Amino acid sequence: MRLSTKGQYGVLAMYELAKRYGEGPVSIKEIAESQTFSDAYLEQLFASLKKAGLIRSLRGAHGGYQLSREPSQISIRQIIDALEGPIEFSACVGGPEGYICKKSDACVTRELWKEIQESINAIIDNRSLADLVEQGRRKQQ
Amino acid sequence: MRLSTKGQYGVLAMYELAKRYGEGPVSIKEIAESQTFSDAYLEQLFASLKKAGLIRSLRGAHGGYQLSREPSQISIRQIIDALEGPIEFSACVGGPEGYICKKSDACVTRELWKEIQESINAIIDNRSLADLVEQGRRKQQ
DNA sequence: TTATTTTCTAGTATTCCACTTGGAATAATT
DNA sequence: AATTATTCCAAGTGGAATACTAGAAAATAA
Repeated sequence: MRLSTKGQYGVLAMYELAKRYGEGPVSIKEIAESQTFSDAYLEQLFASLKKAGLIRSLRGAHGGYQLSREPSQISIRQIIDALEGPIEFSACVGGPEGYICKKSDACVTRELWKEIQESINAIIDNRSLADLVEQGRRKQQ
Repeated sequence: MRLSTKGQYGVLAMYELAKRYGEGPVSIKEIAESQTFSDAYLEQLFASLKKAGLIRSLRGAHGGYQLSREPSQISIRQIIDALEGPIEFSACVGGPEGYICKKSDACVTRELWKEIQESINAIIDNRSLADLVEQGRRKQQ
């Protein structure tokens, strides 16, 4: 029960892009180095992020990636959804009614899982890359 | 990013035991039938739950399982922890410092994941099997 | 033209999930 | 004593997902 590396790496990579927002394109290599993970793997994550419209790319020498809008306009939710698909704490909540709990009396756990999912969403909906950048600055001082 | 069937089935199975609390041992077969999932698989879940001290067993004919204490004294958290190990939204939070985010400036995502995890725990710590049973009764009426 | 970058496609080793199988031990019933 | 119902135990398994790697093609700047 945990976020995969896609989500974890992805948010960190986007944070690095946010820190450099407005400074032109940044190469995958630079991002991968600043967080020490594989650039070939990161490339795949960026493909998903681009498809979701969160980043833009420039090919060729001096090319790279950059956020497609201001850090404050990109939420953690959007990043995770792009990389992992929407978080579903239980198949019950996202899937069809009665998917797992067939004979149970109108599934007593369904609402519980739903409540958890909503509490997660409430947090990641209201947290933007700008918040992370600001937090990073505070930490460095 | 979701609870495995272990957690989902496990909570449902414990709910069935809670409904029958005080009525003597209940067999795996009966529980599995009331929720329509494999009894051989459920057996494994019960082994973990027993090891965690949440249920007691009686072998032989007319044997079975029962909760080892009142439904109100068993939280959803305890059940999930027994079956899946403690929930960790990210390896960052449970694992050693800097596990993933090595070069990052004191990892800005760490606190975010921690916050999410704590909000999940807050919910499942404060929900007991008794709550589920009561909720089930309300639904049936 | 060369170096640097994204882009695309495919492959792969490992781990995890959701079970299944088969049998031994234990206890109640007949 | 035999039968039946149950837990207990250990191992195996097929498929999917994870976390990558490899290699080559296309685009662009210098």
